Amino acid sequence: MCGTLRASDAGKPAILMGWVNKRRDHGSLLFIDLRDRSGIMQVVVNAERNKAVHEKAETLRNEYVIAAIGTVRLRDANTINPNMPTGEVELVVDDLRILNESKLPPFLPSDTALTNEETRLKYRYIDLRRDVMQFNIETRHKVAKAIRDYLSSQGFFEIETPFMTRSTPEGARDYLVPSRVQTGTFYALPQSPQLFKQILMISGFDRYFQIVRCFRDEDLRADRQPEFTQIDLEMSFPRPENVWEIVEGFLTAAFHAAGYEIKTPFPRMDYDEAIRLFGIDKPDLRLPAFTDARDCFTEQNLQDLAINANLPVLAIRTPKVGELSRKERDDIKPMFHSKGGAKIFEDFKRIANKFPDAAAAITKKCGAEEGDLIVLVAGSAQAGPQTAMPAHRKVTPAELAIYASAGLIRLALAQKYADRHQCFQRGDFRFLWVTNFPMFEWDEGEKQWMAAHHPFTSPHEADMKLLESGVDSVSDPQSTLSAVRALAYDVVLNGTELGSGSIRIHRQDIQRKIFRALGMTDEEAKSRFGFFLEALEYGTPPHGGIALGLDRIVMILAGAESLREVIPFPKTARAVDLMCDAPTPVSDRQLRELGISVKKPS
RNA sequence: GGGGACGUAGUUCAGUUGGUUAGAACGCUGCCCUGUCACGGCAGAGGCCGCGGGUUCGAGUCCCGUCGUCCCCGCCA
Repeated sequence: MCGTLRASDAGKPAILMGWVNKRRDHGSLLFIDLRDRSGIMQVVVNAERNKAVHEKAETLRNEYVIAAIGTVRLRDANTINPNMPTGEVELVVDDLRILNESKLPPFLPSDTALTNEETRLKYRYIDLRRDVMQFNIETRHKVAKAIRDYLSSQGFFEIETPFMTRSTPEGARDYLVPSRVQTGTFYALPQSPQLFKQILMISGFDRYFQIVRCFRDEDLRADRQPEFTQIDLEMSFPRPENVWEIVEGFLTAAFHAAGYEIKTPFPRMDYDEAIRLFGIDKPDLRLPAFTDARDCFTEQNLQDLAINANLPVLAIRTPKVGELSRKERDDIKPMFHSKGGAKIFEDFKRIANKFPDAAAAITKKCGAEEGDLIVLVAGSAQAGPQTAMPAHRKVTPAELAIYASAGLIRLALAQKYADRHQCFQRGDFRFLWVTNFPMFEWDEGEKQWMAAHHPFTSPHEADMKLLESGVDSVSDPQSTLSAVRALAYDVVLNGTELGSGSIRIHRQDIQRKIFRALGMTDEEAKSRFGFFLEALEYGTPPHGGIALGLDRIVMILAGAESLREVIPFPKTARAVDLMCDAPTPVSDRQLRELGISVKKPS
C-alpha cells in the first residue's frame, strides 16, 4: 500500500491503487502523490520512459482513482523527502489505469485550512479522506477492538440486546418507532440496555458486555449526540472494586492500543469530597483543588468584606496566569453572574492591600507561586439566613451553591487561561473514581425526590435505615432520603465523565421501596417495569456494572474538541444528518400504514 | 425553551465612517517547464455578499425578520 513502502522495498515491482492527492506537473516529468488509507507515496511519470503513459497522466486530476503499475526505486540522496515516511522511495511508473474520475470536490483532503463544518458534514465522504479523520476512525477501531479482546479474555460474553424495545418514561426522551402491525403502538430505541443486561444476569450470563448504540432524544452538545456508543457491561456477584478493576483493565488496554500507557488503580474520591474540593462531581485533576480560605480571615475581616462566615470561603488557584491587566481582572467579574450565582467576587489585589495578613495566609495555604491567579468565592452576608437548610446531607444546599459556582468559575478560568497555565498537556490522563453518590436528588420543579443515577441502583447497606424512614416522604425536602448514599460510581477523566455505574438492586422488596420513595405506586411500577420486577423474583443474583462512552474516550485520545470528529456520520446541533438529509417527511402511504397523521412541514 | 458567535468566489478569509467596477490567498481552467514534494512561470474564469423586508440619493456595511452552522444554559435517570 501507498504508505508502507520503504527503502528496503527498492527494486520490487508494485501496483498501487488509490486517490490522486496532488499532482506536480513539470512538463515531461510528472509527480503524483498517491494516497490510500495507509498514507502517501510519490509516483513518477517520465515522458522519456513511456510517452503514452505520460499523456494519460497529464489528464489526471485531484481525487481521481488510479492504479499505478511500476517499480519501487530508491530516490537520489538530494531528492529524499524526510517529512514523509515513504520519502526515501518513489514508484517509477510503467503503466497507469484510471479506475475512476472525480468531480472537483468542494474541498480537498489535502487542504491545510479546515473547511467549515457544514460543508464538511455535507460532503462527509470527502472529509473522512483527510488524514486526521482517518486517524480518528482508526483509533476508534483500535480502542473498540482492544476493549473487546480484553473483556473476552476476562470471560465476558458480548451479547446483543434489542434496539426495538419498550418505552420506559424515565430519564431522557425516547426515540419512538411506530408499529405497523399493531397500529397506535410504539417501540422505543433504548437509552441504554439497562434492564436487558440485568435480566441477562438473572439468566446466568454472569459476565456480559456490549459495545452498543444508545439513543436519547435530547438537545445536543459538543460531547452529546442523539445516538452514541456505550461500552456496556454487567457482572454477577461483584463488589464495586471488581467492576473498577475490569474498567481499569480495559481502559489500560484501550489506551495502550492508542499509544498511551496509563497507571492503575485510579484514585478514588467520595462524591462529598469531590464537591468540597472541586465543586463538581467530575473533577479535572489537572488543575489545583479549592483551598478553604475561611480561617485565613479574622471575623472582623469577613465582616468588613460582607462575607457570610457560615459558608465556605473558597480560594481558586489558577497556575501561571501572570500579571493581569485591569481589563482582564474586570473580565472575570461577569463570570460570577453567569456561573450559578456565586455571591461574592473579590479582587485578590484589593484583599492584599486591605488585609495583607489574610492574603499572605491564603497564598501560603494555596501553595501559590509568583504569577498564579487566586480568585475568592464566598457567600454574601447580606443574603440572610438560608431557608432550605440542612436536610441530612453533609454538604448543605447553601454550601453546595458556593461550591458549585466556584467549581464552574474554576473551570472557566482554566479555559480562559489555558494557553498560559500549561496544565492541559496532550497525553496527561488523570483518571478518577467518584464514589458514594447520593441516591436521591431533590427536584425543585416536581417537588419530589428523584433517582440520582437510576432507580435500579442499590442503596448503601449502611443507609438502609435512612431509606426506611424516608420511604414515604417523597415530597418532603427534609426527608432522610437526602442522606441515602448509592453504591454508584463514575469514572472521570480530565473533567469528563467517561462512564457511570452501580451495584444494582437484586431484591424485589428493596426495589419496591425505592419505587415508593420515588413516589411510584405499586401499580405504576408494575405498568412500567412489571416484566422486570417479575424477573427479579426468580432467583436474581447480586449484580452490578457500568457503561462508558466510547465516543468520549476516542475523542480524548484523538485530542478532538467534539464527538463529531470521532463519529463517521454525526448529526448537527439540530439532530440533522447533513449528508443524507435525515430526518425527512415520509409519504402519506407510509403514514397511513402506521395509522399516524401528522401536520407536514410546508 | 433561553443566551451568544458566525454566514462575502469552490475553500479560507479581508472589506475602514454607508459612497465609483467587492479584494487576497489557496483551489480551478489553458499554455510553458526533467527532480518536485506548500513545485515554479505566464494568462484566465469564477460573486443572489445565506434569504426576505425596511431605512437611505446610495446597503456587503445600519435596522427588523427568517434560515443554517457552532458554543453555552435549561434538558440529558
